[in-house]
Amino acid sequence: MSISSRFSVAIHILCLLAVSKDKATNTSEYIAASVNTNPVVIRKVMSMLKSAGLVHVRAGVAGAELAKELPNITLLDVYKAVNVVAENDLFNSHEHPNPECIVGRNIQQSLTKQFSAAQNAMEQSLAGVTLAEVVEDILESDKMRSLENG
Amino acid sequence: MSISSRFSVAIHILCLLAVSKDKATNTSEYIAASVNTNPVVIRKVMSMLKSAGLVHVRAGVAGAELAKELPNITLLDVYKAVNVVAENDLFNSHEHPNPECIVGRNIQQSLTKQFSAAQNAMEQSLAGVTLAEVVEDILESDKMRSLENG
DNA sequence: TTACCTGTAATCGAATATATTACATGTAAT
DNA sequence: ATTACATGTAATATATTCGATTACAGGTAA
Repeated sequence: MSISSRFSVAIHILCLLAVSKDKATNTSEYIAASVNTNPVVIRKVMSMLKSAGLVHVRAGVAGAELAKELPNITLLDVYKAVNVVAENDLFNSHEHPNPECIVGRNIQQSLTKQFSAAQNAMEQSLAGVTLAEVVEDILESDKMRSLENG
Repeated sequence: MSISSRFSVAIHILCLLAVSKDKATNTSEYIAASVNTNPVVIRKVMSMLKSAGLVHVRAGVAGAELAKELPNITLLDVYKAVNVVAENDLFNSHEHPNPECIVGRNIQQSLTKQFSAAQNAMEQSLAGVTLAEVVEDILESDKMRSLENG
């Protein structure tokens, strides 16, 4: 299976907070309408983003806002905030291979090493992208769209 | 969720074929005992490895053997053979964001780009490792184990 | 023909993801 | 203080997926 869409939802939320700057209108319901999901899903993700120090939200008061500047938030920050993949857990190894077999009793060590390296490569790719770039992409993409449609 | 253990099982199988060279003993039942799973799981994975040209197996005849030399099989080859992650499908994006919203109608394009880059980074990491290295790790690891236990 | 293997479809139970309901709690304005 | 409305969160429902398993068809060699 693939990595939970909670990650893409979180990115969406943060981009929306950056673009739609009127704090009070950014309620979970408003954001849910943009993402196309249930407001509770938004609140849950928002809660994780808050714990990670990426947004400011207060119980009872409408809206949320970014806690950092866009260039200072990487996709890796968001990924870790929403906890979609635990450490060394992108790849699932089969459990309890046979210790009577030379392969069985030694393979996990090697697999762990290689899987960890691969997961790290993926995460470092995310670390190289900031939300500023994603928002730029979005604005640029919309500009193109406008031109195409006259 | 994480990537199916079918991948680690496939690596286990191939290493076992390399180490246990008596072809006739490498039945699905024997391999299953080393991996600690059901023989049908082994046959299914073996079938995928066969389709990818990594092993030779024949219906009705006991055993299997490698179709290539260890240094010529990368972890990426195995990963693709067992089809654990489809192209551009490591990350799951939320579907149908609101086209009325500037973020909603443009974010998928950017997400696809970044997710694809991250997935590619992970896969290229796997491409840099061959089964020869994994088997070396296993043999080396077992040697250490022997020394420790006198 | 027998014994034993691989190939594969079908099914089961456990685990997980997302959506949703329900409600407790917090805040600000009147 | 009360009202209106927001967030916080537990609990549940439904759909999907994974690995294990059963059952059986088909192949091969002695």
